[in-house]
Amino acid sequence: MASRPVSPNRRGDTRERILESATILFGTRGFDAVSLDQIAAEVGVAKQTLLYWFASKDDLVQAVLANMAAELTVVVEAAMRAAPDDPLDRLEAVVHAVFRSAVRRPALLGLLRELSRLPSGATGYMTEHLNPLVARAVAWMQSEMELGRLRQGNPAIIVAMVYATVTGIATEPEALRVVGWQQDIAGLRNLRLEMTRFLRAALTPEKS
Amino acid sequence: MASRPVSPNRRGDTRERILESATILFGTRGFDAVSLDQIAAEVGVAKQTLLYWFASKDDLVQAVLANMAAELTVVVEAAMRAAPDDPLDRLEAVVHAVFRSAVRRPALLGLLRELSRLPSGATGYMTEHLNPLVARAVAWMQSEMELGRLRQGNPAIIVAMVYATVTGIATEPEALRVVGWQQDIAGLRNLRLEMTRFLRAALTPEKS
DNA sequence: ACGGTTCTCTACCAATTGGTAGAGAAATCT
DNA sequence: AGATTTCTCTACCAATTGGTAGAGAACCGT
Repeated sequence: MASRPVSPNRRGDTRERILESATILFGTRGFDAVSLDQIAAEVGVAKQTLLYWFASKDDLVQAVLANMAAELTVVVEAAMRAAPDDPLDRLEAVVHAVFRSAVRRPALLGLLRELSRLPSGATGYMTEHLNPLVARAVAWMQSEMELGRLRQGNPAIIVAMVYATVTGIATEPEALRVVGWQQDIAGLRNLRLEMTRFLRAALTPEKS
Repeated sequence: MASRPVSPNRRGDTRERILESATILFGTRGFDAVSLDQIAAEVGVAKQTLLYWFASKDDLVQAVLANMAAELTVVVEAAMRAAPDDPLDRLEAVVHAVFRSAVRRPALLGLLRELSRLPSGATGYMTEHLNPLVARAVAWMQSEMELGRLRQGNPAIIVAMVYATVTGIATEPEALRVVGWQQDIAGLRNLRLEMTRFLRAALTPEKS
């Protein structure tokens, strides 16, 4: 259609639009399934423009991942800071924040799951990026367990389990539709409440 | 290397070997990321042999999915039948069985997650295949909730949540490695125990 | 021994893949 | 105004994609 932009784009605008489209496409369909041509078409730009901003597809993938890691870190840390002291309330606040982000941009958590399909080199880079966040989460959970404010258990595995639950629910609307869930505002609210109760029950300390 | 089999394959053998390799490759890397050539090379056969047994790549994908659905159904139903009456014990037995299957063939649950990347036509076929299993799980959970033997909640969403937790943990060793988990026999056992405790805590009825 | 079926092969095809070469606008600097 | 940098384009490339055509082994019942 409008193969030629009426007015030239401002500085940096194109790069961000490419990143945004690539994030969505990669996150929903997977890295290998999305071609540069598709991304270029989506952005409304020639393929070479992509390759001007990112030296190769791998470069683009890396940039998208770094972007996602940064965004996720900001969301989690902001929610963590603003949350109340009680660990269950705090966890709920963080899950709520992540969940809201995921609803707004489903591709975010989808990208995270794509990591396991990447050649190990790239994952190494990413884990390095996300490690601080993860390490802090594990340490926090461990200390709360020691205080008896969370159910006892292996904090690392439990962090992974919470992650798996939230990510799985947020990235697999198919699975939810199979059980008859409706993807509307009421359904989303219901889902969030149910997930919160599920995690609360899973992590509430056992009465001794 | 051994480009020509020493002795001709017996009837049906090739087809199964193709299915097996395709299951593993599709499940671990995704449908779009795996080419027919790769599968053929893995099986040790020419590409046309694949296309003799399966009319097209889509056909192969469908066959792999149907195979997986059948296998999963057998595992779940066998575990369900052999399990004790108490719902938490029963859930543990099913999760245990699925988990063991998933450890043996990580691609199984990976395939399930791949469904969300498929054009909606194929997913429709699959949900139809898996629907009986899912519907029974939801109905069972609902009746147990009404008996007060499971924590109250939306049974459909909770089934999805249990699924998300188990699938996420089983298909994302990366996530576990990030939190410092070791993938050995002791680690696996630990993981299974921790997951069981997590789900038990999440589903135990609240003392009223 | 023979004709047909089953099974796998080599050889090829058009379309798509990630990527290169290089030209031409627009904006910015001097 | 002229030069340079920034940005996007068209045109092309070798490699890989899913898929077709058709030949040739091995087995079958007769």
